[in-house]
Amino acid sequence: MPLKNENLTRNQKIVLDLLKNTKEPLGAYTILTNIEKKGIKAPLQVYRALDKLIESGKVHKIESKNAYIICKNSNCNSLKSTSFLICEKCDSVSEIKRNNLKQDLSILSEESGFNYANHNLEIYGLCKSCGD
Amino acid sequence: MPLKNENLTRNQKIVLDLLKNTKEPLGAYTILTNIEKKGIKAPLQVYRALDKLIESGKVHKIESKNAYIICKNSNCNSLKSTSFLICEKCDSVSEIKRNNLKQDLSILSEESGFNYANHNLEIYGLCKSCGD
DNA sequence: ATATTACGTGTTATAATATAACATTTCATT
DNA sequence: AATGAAATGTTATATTATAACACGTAATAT
Repeated sequence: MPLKNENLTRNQKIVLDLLKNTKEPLGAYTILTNIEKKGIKAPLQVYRALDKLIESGKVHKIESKNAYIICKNSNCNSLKSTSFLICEKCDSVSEIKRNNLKQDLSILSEESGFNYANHNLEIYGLCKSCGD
Repeated sequence: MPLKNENLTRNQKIVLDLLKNTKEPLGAYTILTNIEKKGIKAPLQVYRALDKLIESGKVHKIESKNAYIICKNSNCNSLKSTSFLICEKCDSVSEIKRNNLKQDLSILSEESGFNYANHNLEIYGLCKSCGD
């Protein structure tokens, strides 16, 4: 049951607001540094807010970077799954939106007798701007 | 230039031997604990061995678990890319071997004007044994 | 053969990422 | 107002990973 924005708590809003205004993924301690002026003092406050935002699909974690980014898909169909294109040159990240990706990966899994639940896909390369 | 086994150094062999005999992915500090009796005393010795083993494709890192596992594909075509099926029940991990996966992901990337280089794919679910 | 170069090692310290534990506060709902 | 569920504030600590530097070893190029 994805939360609506109105249901966000103070700390969650602060963290989400910061991520809204940032293109690159941010580490938890970078987030902390950037919101200390708003009264957030401890890492745990950041991690707790991130946990909730991730649960509700508003934020995703990029595992290979230990960094967090806002979800731009208004109706992100995958709360637990993530699919990213990560530019190795400019560090920009975009989400793959193709909605049959989960299905494709599910089929791929079945080929090995594996029952798909969710996934993390992190593709590295050059984005449109950097790849020219 | 993938190293042959004969070229491995003492510490690399010790780490690789441990991973050879382990089904589940192991964290660096778990590895350390298990090879202290062989004279390895510091985390850095483990991380340095892992770095080299990863470079040569003998070991992969599972990013979402901060854990390391041996590569069973004798001719692992992807040194920098990884594709795993991870069982949420028994923690077993198997590599996806389908050799056109890189190509499929490359095509998928191109759809967004993104120039594919490599990827991490971590699929969670239930393995054959656990899924029944 | 020996000076050089490159790489691996051992060691200590520290950085970066993340969670445990517990007392307190907020806030919606009885 | 009383209750209960969840968020907060705070301190401490766990977990994962790297920096820095001195030393050793082995291949090789002059």
